[in-house]
Amino acid sequence: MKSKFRFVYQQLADEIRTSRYEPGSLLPSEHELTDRFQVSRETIRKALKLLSEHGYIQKVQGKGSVVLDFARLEFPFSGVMSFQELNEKLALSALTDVIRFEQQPASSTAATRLDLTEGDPVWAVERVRTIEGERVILDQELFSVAVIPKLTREICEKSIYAYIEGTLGLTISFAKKEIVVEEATPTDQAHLDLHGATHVVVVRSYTYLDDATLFQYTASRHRPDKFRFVDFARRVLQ
Amino acid sequence: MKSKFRFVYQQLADEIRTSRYEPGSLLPSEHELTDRFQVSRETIRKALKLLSEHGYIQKVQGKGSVVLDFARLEFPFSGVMSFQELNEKLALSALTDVIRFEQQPASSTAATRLDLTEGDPVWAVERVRTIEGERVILDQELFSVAVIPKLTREICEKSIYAYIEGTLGLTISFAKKEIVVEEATPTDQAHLDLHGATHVVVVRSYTYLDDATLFQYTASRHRPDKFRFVDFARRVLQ
DNA sequence: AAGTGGTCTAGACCACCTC
DNA sequence: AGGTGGTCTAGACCACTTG
Repeated sequence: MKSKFRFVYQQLADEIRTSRYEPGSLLPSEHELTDRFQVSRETIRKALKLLSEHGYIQKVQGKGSVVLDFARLEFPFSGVMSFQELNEKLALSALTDVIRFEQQPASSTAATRLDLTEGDPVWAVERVRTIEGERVILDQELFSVAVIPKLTREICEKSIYAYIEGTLGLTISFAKKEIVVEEATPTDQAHLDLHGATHVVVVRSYTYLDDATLFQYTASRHRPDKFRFVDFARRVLQ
Repeated sequence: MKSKFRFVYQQLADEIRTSRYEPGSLLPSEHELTDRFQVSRETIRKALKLLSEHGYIQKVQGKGSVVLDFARLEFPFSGVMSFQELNEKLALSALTDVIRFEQQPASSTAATRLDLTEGDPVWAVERVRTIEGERVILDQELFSVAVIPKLTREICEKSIYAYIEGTLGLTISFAKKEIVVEEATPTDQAHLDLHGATHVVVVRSYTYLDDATLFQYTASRHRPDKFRFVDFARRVLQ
């Protein structure tokens, strides 16, 4: 564990997940936690801030930190989760089929999406995800060659994220996503088991690295009945 | 403005929005901002944390705070936004039609959803949202009478959120949401202009107050082509 | 009045990036 | 080496809730 506040966060998160604190009850006060973990109050507060951002608790001034019902939604916080990670989490039997893999100069739309100049080299990848025997997701992805100089079909068959974070030592940091429903294209119909569905759910995402570099654009096309998105949203006051 | 760090946040956010800082460039260092705003470094850091959580900047250790491309997605952060707020933002001509309004004892499913005991009184409200002449959203809502003792049809026609936050003086704090696609029900078909759409996008949300009280459950049923959801997601490391 | 969280400070040391 | 952000501390005062 790197930092003290992350340790405290982990500890308390585990205790909440394993129901050592009842939903609706209060966590020990910041002062008590200071005693228990032998760290300063600001450090405890950083841990509690994380817990609250991830939907474990809600802080109420003058009262304390209320433990939330963690089970109400399965994944109480949304994140930048790769297909692989999602699979491990759900323990599903999944397969990835690479149906397109090439390097090419960026078209004008591709350049816009990756914040590049037209003609800059990009990787164009299309992958079909088969879950429990059915082809349900079509991922159409663009990667900047400037960020990922080398890429192989084999890497695409496993996990590009694992390659980027493991082998290349880069850190994926955040993503901006948009979710809409669109008519199924002939490509969708060719590569997905749509079972008569006329539309697909499209998740477009722009993924950024640690150093704020935009390196990936993805359109993830889901069969509607196999799509589910969970979000934990704090109110934003302007 | 209440606090110093919120003031600094507002100031910098405004300057980023009005392009006083180029996307990709660096914000002044924390030390320089300390000088400029005459506050401590921790206060500056709280403001920068907010900016980063809202998608304005990305902090890079050893380098600085990189200004992000704010325009890439229209609403770079998701929040708990009411229908009214969304309308004002989009300046759409919208109408609300209350098709159901009653107080009743909670059924067992209603009780589960609002974390109440079966038989506890709840408000059951159904509202149809008409945007630009078309009925595109059906909201099915449950409110706890314990939290909202008085409610009228008139309030439902305007904005329940405005009533709760304005008249009742309560503060809406956060929501847990789930998005799925479901077959259109006869109710959907009766009240929405589906134009042949066979499915609807369903956003289920549990809304909480400031004091961690769960007070609202909503199933918001959207005509697919009029649905759009934008999310800004930081990577969650476990 | 006592306890809780919310804000703010000044100073320290560390890890990382760039020159 | 110097600048940047990341972490941590001890102490202070304020605002809110509860008895």
